[in-house]
Amino acid sequence: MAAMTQIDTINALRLMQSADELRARLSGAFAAVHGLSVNEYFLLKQLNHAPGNRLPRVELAKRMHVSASTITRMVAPMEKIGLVDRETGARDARLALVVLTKAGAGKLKDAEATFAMHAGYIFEDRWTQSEREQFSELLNRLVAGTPASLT
Amino acid sequence: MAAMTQIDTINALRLMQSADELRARLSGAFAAVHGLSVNEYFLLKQLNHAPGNRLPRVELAKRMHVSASTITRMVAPMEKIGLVDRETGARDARLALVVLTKAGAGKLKDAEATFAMHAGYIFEDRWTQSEREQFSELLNRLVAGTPASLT
DNA sequence: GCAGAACGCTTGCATATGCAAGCAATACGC
DNA sequence: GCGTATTGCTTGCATATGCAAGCGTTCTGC
Repeated sequence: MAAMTQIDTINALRLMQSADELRARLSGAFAAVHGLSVNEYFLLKQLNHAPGNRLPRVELAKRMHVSASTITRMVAPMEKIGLVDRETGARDARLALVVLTKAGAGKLKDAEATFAMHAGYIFEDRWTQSEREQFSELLNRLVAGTPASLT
Repeated sequence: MAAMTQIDTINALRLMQSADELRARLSGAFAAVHGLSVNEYFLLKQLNHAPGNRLPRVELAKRMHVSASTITRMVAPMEKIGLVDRETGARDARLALVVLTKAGAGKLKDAEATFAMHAGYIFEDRWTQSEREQFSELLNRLVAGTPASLT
């Protein structure tokens, strides 16, 4: 048990450090190439993954681990440049759905290519194909079932 | 090759989402129990891991993937409450070393327990011991050799 | 049905962070 | 050695984000 705690601690550390490094790389690339922040990319991706390409703000907040006010403020400029639209909930007038537009889907597609490229850089020459699959399976158990999961 | 890019993309996504979730959990726990932010915890941990328990600000910035000004502003209150000290570089007067104090080391030790606890929660009942070791080995190849690595 | 609780969204304020400019110290080219 | 470039740190300004309060809508207990 003590041994498991020890390795869990190391794994959690390495997990966070790897993610931090990847985020730092992506941050620069997205800003330069697409004028997007990493969080804006994830927001578009959540919408694209959702049924009907739309989600209430509160649901976006939960999935992205940010506050509702952050969503309000992130969405405003994205709406202004046409990446998303606003739509009032049909059954519940409290809901202000964020809807992915054609333009937003196009921007997302471009950004996916950048993401894939940098993901490739990170893992390149470090793992075999079989190890990549092991890693995928292990991580899947951490994120599967959560509403935030994009895969 | 296309298949490898595909799985790399999925792995990068899951990596970032797992880390985000862990960070969100830790953020609340550290704030409530120790009055620390996650980044302050990592700063203390970097100092503790460094030879002589001290590092120049610029080195902390690189390892933590933040700007130098962020380090300046993070360190100020930590110095005020005695977690760290300031020391001018002996051979290079430009350097303003951040030094871990006894109090800082004590606080870090408390925080490590909280970290370990939540790391345990995250992985609990999801992976076998052997899978934990595989995961550790795979992640190690991502972070090993980087100055930021704490393990 | 109605009153109060709960929910979804927005906004004011406080904090956190990056970038660029500025300052002091060191390194480099000659 | 000297002048210039580089480096390390700090600070002003702009942006990003969380929390709490406020407002409108829906749900719940009765």
